[in-house]
Amino acid sequence: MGRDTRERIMAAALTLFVERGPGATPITAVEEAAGLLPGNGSFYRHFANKAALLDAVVDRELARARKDPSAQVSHVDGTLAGQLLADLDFLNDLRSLIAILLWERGRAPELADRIQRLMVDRGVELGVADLLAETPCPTVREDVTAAAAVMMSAMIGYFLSREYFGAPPAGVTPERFTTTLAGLLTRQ
Amino acid sequence: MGRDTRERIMAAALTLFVERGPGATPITAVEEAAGLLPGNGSFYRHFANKAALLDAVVDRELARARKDPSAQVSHVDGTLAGQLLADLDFLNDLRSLIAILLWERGRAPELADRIQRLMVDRGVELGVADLLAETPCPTVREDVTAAAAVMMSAMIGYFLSREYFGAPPAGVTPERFTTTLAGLLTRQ
DNA sequence: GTCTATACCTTGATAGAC
DNA sequence: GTCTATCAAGGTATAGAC
Repeated sequence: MGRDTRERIMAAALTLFVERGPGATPITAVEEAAGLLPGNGSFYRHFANKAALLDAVVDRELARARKDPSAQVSHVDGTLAGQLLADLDFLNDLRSLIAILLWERGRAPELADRIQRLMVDRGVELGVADLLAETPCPTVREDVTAAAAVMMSAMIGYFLSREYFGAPPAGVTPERFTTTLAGLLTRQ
Repeated sequence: MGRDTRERIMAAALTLFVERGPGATPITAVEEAAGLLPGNGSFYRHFANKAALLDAVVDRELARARKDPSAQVSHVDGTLAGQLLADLDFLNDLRSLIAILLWERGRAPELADRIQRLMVDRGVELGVADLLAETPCPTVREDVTAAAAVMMSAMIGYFLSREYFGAPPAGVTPERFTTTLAGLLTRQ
């Protein structure tokens, strides 16, 4: 195994950081998962320390999430429900970053800011536009920003419930969920 | 400091476990916060090890959350919006448990189950009842379970955004949020 | 019940041979 | 660029004096 060791280290680290968290991932485990003998510090020929590795992994994921348009365009059929399904895909695309953020919360306020901007703020912003593109119901018209916040919160809550509380609320599928949410926002 | 050392240890541990997570909390830090000299193992006269301490802390919090009715009754004025505000209080009452669950995710599937039942399932169940008590809108009547899941997800998403992504979505206050959510569910 | 002292292990990190 | 060897630091846990 030759030149791409740095890449193998980052790939191995991403998996381990998402699953156990950076704090619970010894460098030796990263070395082993990257095909190096553990405990011999070959890692340090590629990164200064664990913090530098974490930075590199997060930066790369942020760059990927920002430019990869795959999630945003799938499923979109012009309806709000279709848009919401696509948004769930986008959240899924941020899975790794969200997982790492939740491990590092309190320790990495700057990472929280970056994800907040990428996910929540951007989501509410786009949500407002999406809502105004439809014929919104009276409640939405009364306070479009609050309606977009409700929409975004519901999406995030649904995603996180599936991800961290073991199951989607009441076993409701993504299709049922997005259909009902879109109905509430547009059929009043 | 005499007989209540066990209590002081548990109180100190709860704070530290919530803030840094059990894995990042050395026993020495718990001893220090409980008023013992750190590193001398006085802790072990009271608990077998850190896992036993974590179990005791979680069990006590679960018991408290289940029986403490304080959160559930405040704010309730007969409207759905009022009920939702009270539900936000209940989520706030689960803050510590949620924080610990997020630190221990993957390691404590049984804890995830217990919180899932206490929070999500119970929330959807009560939510269905709340929705049927009102005159629900057509979208809600079409799929009450999905509507309750949307309601619950929105609440959880709003709470977690405030707690872990730094701010509520778009800076929307609890009052605006619950008013809009209730309006969407009942005014169609 | 708390303290002193200590043994052991895991992890982070470096020096230097190959 | 990887391996051998090695250390220092931090954390868990125990024995035994007080």
